[in-house]
Formats: sequence, C-alpha cells, structure tokens
Amino acid sequence: MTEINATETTEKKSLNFIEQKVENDLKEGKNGGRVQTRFPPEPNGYLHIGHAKAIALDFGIAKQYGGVCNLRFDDTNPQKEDTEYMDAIKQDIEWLGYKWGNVYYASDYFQQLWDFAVELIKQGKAYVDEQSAEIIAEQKGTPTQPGIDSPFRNRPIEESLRLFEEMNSGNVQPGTLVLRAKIDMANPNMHFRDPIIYRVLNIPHIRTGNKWNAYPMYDFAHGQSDYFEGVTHSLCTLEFVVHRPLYDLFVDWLKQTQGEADNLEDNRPRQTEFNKLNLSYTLMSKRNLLALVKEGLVDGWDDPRMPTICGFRRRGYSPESILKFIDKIGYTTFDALNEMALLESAVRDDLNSRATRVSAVLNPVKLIVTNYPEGQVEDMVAINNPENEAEGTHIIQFSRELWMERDDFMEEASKKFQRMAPGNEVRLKNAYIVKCTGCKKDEEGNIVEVYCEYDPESRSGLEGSNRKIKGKTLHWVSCAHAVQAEVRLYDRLWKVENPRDEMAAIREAQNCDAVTAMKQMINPDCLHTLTNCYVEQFVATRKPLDYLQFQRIGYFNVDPDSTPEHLIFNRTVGLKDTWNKNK
RNA sequence: UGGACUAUGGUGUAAUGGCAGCACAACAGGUUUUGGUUCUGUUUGUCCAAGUUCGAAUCUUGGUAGUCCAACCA
Repeated sequence: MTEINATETTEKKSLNFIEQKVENDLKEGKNGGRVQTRFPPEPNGYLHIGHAKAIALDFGIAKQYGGVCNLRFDDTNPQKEDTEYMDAIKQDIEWLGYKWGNVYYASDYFQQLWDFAVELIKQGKAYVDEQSAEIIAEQKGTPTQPGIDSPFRNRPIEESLRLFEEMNSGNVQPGTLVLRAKIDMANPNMHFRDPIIYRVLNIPHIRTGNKWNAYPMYDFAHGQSDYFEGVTHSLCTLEFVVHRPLYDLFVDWLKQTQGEADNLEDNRPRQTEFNKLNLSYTLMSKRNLLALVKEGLVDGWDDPRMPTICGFRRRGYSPESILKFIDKIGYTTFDALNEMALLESAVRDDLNSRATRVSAVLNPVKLIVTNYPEGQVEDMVAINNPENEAEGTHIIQFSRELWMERDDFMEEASKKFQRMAPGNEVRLKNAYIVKCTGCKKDEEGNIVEVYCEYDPESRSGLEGSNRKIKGKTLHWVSCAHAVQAEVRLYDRLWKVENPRDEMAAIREAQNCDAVTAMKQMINPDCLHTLTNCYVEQFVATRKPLDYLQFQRIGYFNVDPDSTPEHLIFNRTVGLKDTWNKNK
C-alpha cells in the first residue's frame, strides 16, 4: 500500500510555469478565484500543429481549473478573413477533442471599441493622423533612435472627433487617415510610439457587412476583447511579450472609462506568453503554408505533408498522438526547436496500441509454394492487434501463389539476412514454415518468381508450428484473393532541418521570393506513389481514416478519397527499422 | 551602452538554495510468429567569469550566445 502511494507521488507531474501562475492567482483570489481563457485564431487560414499547442493550453488550463475556454475569432482584418476558415477551425478543435464555451468574435465588440476610441480622443489620448504610412514609419524612429512627434499630434479634439467619424463614412481613401494613441514617441518599446489603433479599409466584413469602414488594430482589440469577455488568463506566444505593456495600458484606460479606476489591479485579464512550437523539417508560418497551397506545391491544406491539423488527420495521425507529443514538449519561455523524432515516437506509441494489423505487399514479387496443391485455399487466422486481444481476429486466405515483398528475397544473402534466400527457412505469418528452393529470372536478370516448399506440419496453431527456425516471419497475400491498391508513401516535405532559417538564407543569397526559395528546399522523396500494391481482402472493408498497421512496414490509414474500386492508403509513419538502418 | 526575453546531455524538459532526474535519440544485449512491441543495461549535461552562502543549475554582478520588436498583419 505504501509502495503504491510512493509511486504515485513520484509520478506526479510537475506543473509548468503557467499552471503554477494560475494556481498562485487562484490562491491570491485574483479575479474572484475564476479561471477563464480563450483560443483566439484569426480566420485567415487553417490551423497547424503549432495552434494545437495553444489549443491544448488554452482549453487544458480552463478544464484543469474548473473554468471555461471560449473560442474567439480575431476577425479585425476583413481583407484576409473568410468563413471557410472558421468552419475548418471549429472542426479541427473538435477533432482534437476540445469543447469551447461560447463562440465569440472580435467584431462583436466593434461598437464598444469605437465608443472607447471616441472617449480616448475626448480625453486627449488619441488623435487622427493624416500622414502617409511611409512618413509615419519614418517618424517612428528605429529601435536605437527615438521617434519624432506627428504634426497632427496636438490637433484639436473636435477636429479628431470629426475626422474619426469621417474615417468610418466610406468616403475616405484607405491610407489617408488613421487614429493613433498618444503615448510616447521616444519610448524604447516601439509599440508605445503612438501606435495606430484604427485604420480605414472600406471593405465589407464577413460578419458586420457594410456597417464599418474603419477597423481596430490587433493591439486595440485583443486586450479589450479579453476584458469584455471576462478572460482572466490571456495566453499567447512569446513574440507578444513586447506587446504586453500596451495590452495592460489599454486595459487600464478601458477600466478607467468604465468606472473601475479605483480597482485597476483586480478584475482584469493578464497576458502570459509561452514558447511557440518549432519542429525540425517543418515550416509553420501560415503565410508560407498558404503560398504552398496557392502555388500547387502541395495538394491543398489537408495534403498529408502539411503540418496543418487536417493534414495530420489525413496522414493518419490520431488526435491523441498529437496531444501526447504536445504534453511531452511542455510549455516554457525558451525558443526551442523540437525534433520530428519525438512527434513520430508519439504517433508510433499511440498507433501501436490501436492500429489494426493487416498484410499488404507494397513491392510485390510472386512466391510459389511448389508442393502446395493447386487450387487449394485455406483460411488462416490473423490477430487484429497483439496489444489488445479484445480486438479479435480476422481471416486471411492462403494458397499456392502468393505475393511477397521483393526486399524479402535475396538470391545471394549474407548470414545477417534472415529472410527468403535459397536454402533458408522462414515462416509465413499465420501460415506455414517454408524453405526457399530458388527463383526464376528474366533475360535481364530480374527476379520474376521465387520458389519454396512448405512444411504441412507447421501450420500456425498446430503442434508442428512451435519449432524454432533461424529465419524471420514474413508477410504475404494470396494472389487470387488480394486486392490491388494505391499506396502513398509520405516523407518529410523539406530536406533541410530548419526550413525557416534556410529560406531566409536562400532569399538573401539569391534575392528571390519565398516560393522560389521553397521550391529549392522541397524533399524530392516527400511522396512516392505506388500503384501496384496488394492488400488482403479484409483491408478493403476498412473505412476512411481507420488506423492500420501494414505489418513489418508501417502505420497507414485509409485516404478519404479511397473507394472500393480504387483503394488508397497513406503512410502515416514507418515502423522503426533497425534492419534498414544498419545497411 | 536601444529595449524586452532566454540559456540544463545530440534534442526537449524537470529541479522552486540541499542527491542533476525524465522522455526522445544513440549504442549493447534478452524476449518475440512484425528486424515492430516489450525488457535490461550503457554513453552524453547545468554557456563563461567573479560574487553571496555551510551549501548555487537555482540568488547577484559582468561577459558571451540566441530569439523578438521599427505592418495602416495578427
């Protein structure tokens, strides 16, 4: 008894720095002891595995501490956003297994944000600037040099109020007027140098239609939206650390206009930043993923080579494996580069316990059991999953002519090669022990048939099958009973370990655009499509996205485009292969 | 002398001033009707330098290295 307790104690997971912070806040009674988070994607693209890391934290923290996590679409920029993305984002979150409380939109707060901006103008904390983007950028200074004030910085309040109204009228050209917060043009934090908080776009919005022509910027929307919703912990990635002082300032100002001036310290959202996901051999930025799709370098957002959630889904990753990986890498403030191998070990680990074992021959050569009666067929029993007996068995047909893997035969083999070779004894999985007797070659020396003789006493399940042999156990399918299939062997999309840095280097060296650089980094082996594969009949009954293990080869799933007439399988990840590695 | 943030085996992560641990990777071996799984073992680490302390990965100072910030993107 005491031993069990001791084990439980040592296995108790240590809290990450965000969990510690939340527990601390709870202990101090901040925000009335409440925990509320939000997941705030911009609906301008599909979610990728980096978002999964944020999702697991936003939803996980809420769940862990009895709070709620809402989904909020950060839709403040109508030029990039679309409802197509909103639907896909919801689907991906649900697939990962999370449930949001409410669905909110930053656009829900456009009126409140507008009113707040008007209030700031009245207080002399904001002004309309009518200089060009270039001039404003120039006056902003550089990180090492302070900026200078806009000539419009101290224009009369009434004038700014009138021009701000004008900005939303639809009669103002985009780029001619902006609303700026009046803060400090010499501040070492660039975001404090009178940031632009409203700009004119004159573009209809997917939710608010033609009501607005001027739209708030991220910095003027995010913290306030958090505050409006009652968010307590606003979790985001590290690049927003420098935005935090501005986030806090706008929340301060907002609370002051809402009669909370005496209570600035409590009842407010607080931003905490964690490291975003970097994965080796993976390019994560939405911008570049969009370019890959638009240029047709991949088959779409759900191409199995894409790091998108839908890409991983189609590739055959389970949500559990992605979550397991995210749990393993943790949350810190260190900008890490995670190895793909860790993700792969997570998916292998998960699939090992759940994938249905089947036989498939990807690179077939005919194997003839010369002493097996012609026309005879035997039903053999195959275990669906040795890791879980409850999953039962299925039948696989055995006959005289079989398909076997070309790689499993060598005419002249070394001692280390324990598969089919003249004189070698091997076991055909779930069937018989056979002895290889030779092969037939065509004029060019290609092996066209392999021959063997079976030991009738060695049928699986019989006493005679228990003898030990030197050779390995090989998979096979019966020629007369197998079904032809297409198998897509996916590998990493990029040939370089750090595509983001490599792309920057290429672009600088060649002075080229992103697409040109990306084309040079694509792994030529990222996809091999095999059309002449054979799978056992049982496999044809599997449904799209079912998890399979092609025994001795790897984990595969049924592509959503697969039909009974044209079976398509995607390789999720190969089995660990200590044989090929040593070759 | 711009500012902010960061630094623990090859990679990621733990330690909350008190035995540097875990996972992945790698390597060696056992088991195995998957060269898978599983089991056992091995290798490898606190960026550097001073200081505080009985005691420092942890605190302080100074270096070094890396990331982020100068969008009318988020």
